[in-house]
Amino acid sequence: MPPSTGETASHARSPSGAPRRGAVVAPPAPLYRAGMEGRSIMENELLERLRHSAAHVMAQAVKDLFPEAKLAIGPPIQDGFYYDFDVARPFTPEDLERIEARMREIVAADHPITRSEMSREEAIRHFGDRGERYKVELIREIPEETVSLYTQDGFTDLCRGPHVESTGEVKAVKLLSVAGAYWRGSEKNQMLQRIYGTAWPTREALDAYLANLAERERRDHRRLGRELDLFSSREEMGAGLILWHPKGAMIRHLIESFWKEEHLKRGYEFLYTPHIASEEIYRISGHLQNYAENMYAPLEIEEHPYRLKPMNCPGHILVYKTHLRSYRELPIRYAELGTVYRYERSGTLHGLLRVRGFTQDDAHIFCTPEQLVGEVIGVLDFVDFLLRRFGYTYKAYLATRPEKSLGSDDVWEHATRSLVEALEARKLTYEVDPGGGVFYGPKIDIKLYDALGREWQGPTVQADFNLPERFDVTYVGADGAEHRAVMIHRVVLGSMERFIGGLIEHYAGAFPLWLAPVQAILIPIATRHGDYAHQVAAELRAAGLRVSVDDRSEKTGFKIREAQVQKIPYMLVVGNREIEQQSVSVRSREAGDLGAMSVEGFLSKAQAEMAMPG
RNA sequence: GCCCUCGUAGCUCAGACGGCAGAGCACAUUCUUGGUAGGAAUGGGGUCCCCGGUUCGAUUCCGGGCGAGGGCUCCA
Repeated sequence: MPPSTGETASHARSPSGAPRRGAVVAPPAPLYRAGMEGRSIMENELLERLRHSAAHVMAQAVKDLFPEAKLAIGPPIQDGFYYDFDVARPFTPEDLERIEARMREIVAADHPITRSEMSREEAIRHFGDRGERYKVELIREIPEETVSLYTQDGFTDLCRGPHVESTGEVKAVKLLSVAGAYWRGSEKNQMLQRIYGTAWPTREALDAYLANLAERERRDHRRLGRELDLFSSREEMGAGLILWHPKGAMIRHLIESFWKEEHLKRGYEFLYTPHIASEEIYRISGHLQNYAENMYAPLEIEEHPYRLKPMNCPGHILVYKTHLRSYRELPIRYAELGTVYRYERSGTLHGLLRVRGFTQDDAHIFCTPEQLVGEVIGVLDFVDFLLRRFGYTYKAYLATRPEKSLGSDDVWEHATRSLVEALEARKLTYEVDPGGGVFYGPKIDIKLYDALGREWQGPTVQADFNLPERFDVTYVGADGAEHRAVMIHRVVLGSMERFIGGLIEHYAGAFPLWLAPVQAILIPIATRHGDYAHQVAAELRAAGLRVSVDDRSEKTGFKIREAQVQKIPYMLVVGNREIEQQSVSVRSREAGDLGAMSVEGFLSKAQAEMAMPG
C-alpha cells in the first residue's frame, strides 16, 4: 500500500496534546520552547498539576455562572488546559470574560483543594443526583472499586489528580478560545463546548507565552503570503487549491532547482508521470481498495474510468518494469516533483499546510535486500544536509510493525533491523513508535523544529513489501534467478506547499539571501538618478542577482520603508555621491545602513553570503 | 463532514430603526526631486458572498447554499 508520505499523514502542525518523548538530535535554539522539551520531568509535573487545577477552577466558575452546564472532561494539555461542557447555548467571548473574572475570585480566595474517595456506587449516585451524566459514564468505566475526588470551595469533581494545594496557586491563567468538541472525540456523540485556557506559574511566564502566540500570529504564512504577494487561493478556483504568484513561484523555483541539483549529485534520476491515470493502475496498486476515500471520483474518457493521481509510486513502478532489471543496475533511484490530488474534508483545509492539490518531492528507490541499509543511510544523510540548509533541527522516530500488517516475520525483521542499522550508522538517536508503521512496512519519521520551537511533520522513509508484490517488481540476481526487489518510498521536504508554508513561518517571511525572490532593490534618490540605478541593476542581474529598481517619484524614506516591509535583504541607495564615485550605498534588512561600496564590492559580498546559506 | 464565529472597495476594517454606502492603505492623474521606516492634492473604484422568503422598501430580519477562521473528526 502506498506510503502516507509526509503530506497525507499526521498533522499540519502539531503543537498539540501530550508532551513529546524522545531525544532531540541537535537541541533547537528557539526563541521560545513551545513544548515540554527542555524542561525537567519535575517541572513538567508541576506544570501539569497547575494546569489541571486551573481546569477545575474554570469548571467551578462555569458551574457558578451556568448551573445547568454538565461537566465532561478537563485535562491539562501542552501549554494549558481545556474543559468540555454540555450547555444549552455556546459560550460567547463575553461569557469567557465573565468566567475568567469568576476564576480570579476563586483564585484570590485561595480555597484549599482536598482529595477524597468514594466507592464507585456512591460516586455514581453522587453525580447521578446532580445530573452529571458524563461523569457517571466515566465512573462506570473505572475498574477500581473506589474513585478519587477533588474538592475546592464546595465544588467537587471526579479526578485522578494530582492537584496543587490550593486555588491560590493558580496564579497566571488566561482563557483563550472556545470550540466545539465531540464527547469522547466521536462524531456520533453529543457536541460539547470546549474552553481552552493557558496557565503558568508566574505572570512573566504567561506574558512570554502570550507574546509567543502573538509572534505566531505575526508569522502566520497566510498573512505573510498575502502581504509579501507570494500566493493566494481563490473561491473561484476552488478551496485548497493554490495559486503561486511570481515571488512565491520564485522561491519555489529556487528550492526545486536546489533539490534537483542535489538529487543528481546523489545518483537519482528524474521522472515525469501523468496527473490522471486509468483506474486500472490504482486497482493493481490497491489504492482503489484502500485509499478510495482520499481519491476524487472517476472521470469518464471514452467510457473508461480515469482518476486524478493521489500518489506517484505506481507510475514509478511502471517505469521500472519496462525492462527486465539486473542486480547490476540496482539501486535505481527515481525522483519526481510529483503533483498529486487528494480529497481533504473542507474543515481541514488550512493555507498552504493542508491543501487538495500539492507537489511531493517524492522518490522511490529500488534495490536488493542487501542494499537496503546503505540506501536508507544515504537518504538520512540527504535529509540531514537539506534540513540543515534551511536551519531546521530535527528528531527521528522508528515506527515498527503494526498489528494489522502484510508479510512474513522474517521480512519485517530484516527491514526493521535495516532501518535501525541505518539510524545507528548515522548516530541518530531515535524514539521507537511501537506499532506505528504502515501495514506494508516499517518507517522512519523525522519531525523538525522551527525557529519558534514548534514541531512539524518532516521527511519519512518507508520500506514497502506490498507494492513490489502487487506489481511483481523483480530483478535478475547473480545466480540468474528472479528476486523480489525492495522498494523505499521517501519524501524529504514533504510537499512544496507545506514545506514553503512552514518556511515562511520559520523565517517570518525574511528569506535568506539565496531564497529571497528579490535580493536587492535599487533606490534612486531623485528621478535623475534613475538611469544610473537601472545601469547598476543590469550589472548585478548580469552577475546573477535578482534585482529590482524603485524609480517611482517617492521620497527615499518611503521607498526604504516599503522595501523593509517587503523584507528585501538589500536596499541600494544611489544619488549624486554614488554616481560620482560609481558606488552604491548599501542598507541591509537586518543591520541597517552599511555605508557606500563599489558595485563589485557589493556583488562579492552578496555572492559570499549566498555561498554560505543558512 | 460536524459545532461555533465571520463574509461590506484589491487589502484591513467601520457602519445603520429596515430608507441614496464609509475610512485608512492600495490604484490613477497632477504637484513635489526630497539622502536611509509613511510628502501633498485630486480622482476612479461596491451585486454590502450567492439564492430564496418577509416587507412599500433588505446590505441589514428569516431560511438555504458557498467560502473563510477556530476546533473536533479522519489521516497512526
